[in-house]
Amino acid sequence: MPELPEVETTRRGIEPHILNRKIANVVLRERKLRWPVPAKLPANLVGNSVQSVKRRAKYLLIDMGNGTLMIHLGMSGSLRIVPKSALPEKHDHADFQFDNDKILRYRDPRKFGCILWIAEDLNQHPLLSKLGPEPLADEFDSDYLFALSRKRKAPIKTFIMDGHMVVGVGNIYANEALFRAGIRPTRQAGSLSKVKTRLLVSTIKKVLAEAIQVGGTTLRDFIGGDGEPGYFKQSLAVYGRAGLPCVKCGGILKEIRQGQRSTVYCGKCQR
DNA sequence: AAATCTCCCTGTAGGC
DNA sequence: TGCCTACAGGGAGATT
Repeated sequence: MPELPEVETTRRGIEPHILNRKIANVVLRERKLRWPVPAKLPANLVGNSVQSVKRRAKYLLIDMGNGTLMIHLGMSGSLRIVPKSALPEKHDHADFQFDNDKILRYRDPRKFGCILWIAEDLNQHPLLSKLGPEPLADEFDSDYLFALSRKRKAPIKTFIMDGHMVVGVGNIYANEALFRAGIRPTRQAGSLSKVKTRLLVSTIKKVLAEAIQVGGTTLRDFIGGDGEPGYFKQSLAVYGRAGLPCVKCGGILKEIRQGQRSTVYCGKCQR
């Protein structure tokens, strides 16, 4: 599923194909996503050129000059560049056809993603205005997280997955970062020492940066690729490994549920 | 304010 | 083999 590294990989993959390119046509086959795709979207887009391709949290932000095309991949979405001749398949909900005979094609089987148009100031938009800092930005440091977490009783895993605190830390990377940092996911956020907080912050950054690096490998054959991350799976130490031995101590990994999400951890290595 | 719950959706896996 | 059900999950919005 697309986590922050996959969204960033997607951004880097599509940017060279669409930057400064003019949109010639837009086809919407399914408008019922997380929120309805605006019917006026084609009118906003056709004839305009892509000014920039950015990312905020897991939102892709395509600046069209007269507004911004905002796309979220949900948990099953993908964006790919395909030739104009490529026939749409099941779940290919939207095509953005460019003047170079390439199509930016959106697919999302579970329809948890969204395609929206933002005409006003991006920073004022309700989906973006309350987001925490980017995990890889300097702004996200141990002083910030330590101050924010004081007196907070929520489990640390839930806390770092909350987009108000820091964006882009999904279930997979929250599990992995907490394992690598040796922190039990159920611990109250406010109970972490300054030292542990520093370790957690640096570990989150490291895990995400590593995953983006691996995504970069996928990037090269992005056009022909199937859109699946694949590569980082082999470096997962806990996610999806419940009941299997811990890679550090050999103990059996436990699985619990926190906030409707599965958590896997080592009861011995994570305290 | 903070914490928790609900819901959107379909492919996949497991049971029989 | 095929049908049926449970489940996964990002994250906004509602509820406690």
